Amino acid sequence: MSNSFRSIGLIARATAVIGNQRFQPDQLQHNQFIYLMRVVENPGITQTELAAQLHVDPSTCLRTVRKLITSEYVTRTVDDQDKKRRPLMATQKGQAMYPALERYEQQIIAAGTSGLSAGEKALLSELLGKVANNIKHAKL
Amino acid sequence: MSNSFRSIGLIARATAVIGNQRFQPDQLQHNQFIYLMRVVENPGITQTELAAQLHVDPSTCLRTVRKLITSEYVTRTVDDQDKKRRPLMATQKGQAMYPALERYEQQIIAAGTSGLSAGEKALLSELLGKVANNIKHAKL
DNA sequence: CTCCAGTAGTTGCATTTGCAATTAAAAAGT
DNA sequence: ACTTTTTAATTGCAAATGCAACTACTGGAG
Repeated sequence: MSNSFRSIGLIARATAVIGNQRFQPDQLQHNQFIYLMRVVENPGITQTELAAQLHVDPSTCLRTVRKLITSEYVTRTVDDQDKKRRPLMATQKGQAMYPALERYEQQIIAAGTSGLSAGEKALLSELLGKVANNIKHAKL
Repeated sequence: MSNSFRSIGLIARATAVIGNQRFQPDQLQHNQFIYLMRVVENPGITQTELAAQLHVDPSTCLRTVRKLITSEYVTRTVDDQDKKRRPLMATQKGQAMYPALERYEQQIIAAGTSGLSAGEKALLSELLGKVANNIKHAKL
């Protein structure tokens, strides 16, 4: 039990390295692929929502999104009802990238859960979801 | 299932933020507390081993250790058999810090696994250990 | 209508990080 | 014994990150 969060830390760091290497030729570095996936899946998401979803600093999120915009994977739109908001949309290029991102994610999942039964995989997913929720709202 | 690694990423980032805030008054920032824990637990560990254990870049590890040395939590020793190696040891100050680090870890675990049964906690730990091992040795 | 508080987005600055290259020592090969 | 390769540690450089502060907009209160 005492090693769960250590495993989590290691897994996160290791998968980040793998993902960044994988997508570097596509000009997606430093976890940009993670952001792009979220924008494709959540059309119209704002930066504040994205930062909260990923639990990253808003300024980091802004700069990463800015890079995705520069690389033409993402565009900012205007919310006519609220000039403050800048909903993010994936471009055609961004959407075309998504299947490769999805495949990568599946590969990571397959490699990481190799040797686990289907029941264990489902249970792991469920328990991690609970932990994520707990940690997201933790009062310490 | 498809959300396991996303949960892992979020948990890792969120706990890092919490830990860094917690230990900032002790001059332990940017995950330094994680490194210190490992050095206390593994007297004589080398930087290369530490970097591998944590799956961080060797230069990042070196610089973080350097900071722990400056803060007098860690010292470098000499390996008389191999001049290349610089085994790391926790100082008295570092060892005195360890109980607080442990308590923090227990608090995070308690908060994160709140609502899980004892069996689920044990299972989560076991499964995450397997995933960590898989990912650490992944060939993609 | 004006003012204030809250929210979304953004910037400045110092520090950290990761990749690639380098240095030093040990191990392996000839 | 000497040379080459491997391993551990380290450095240089460019880019990313996080905290704190700031700007702009919206909604609510007076």
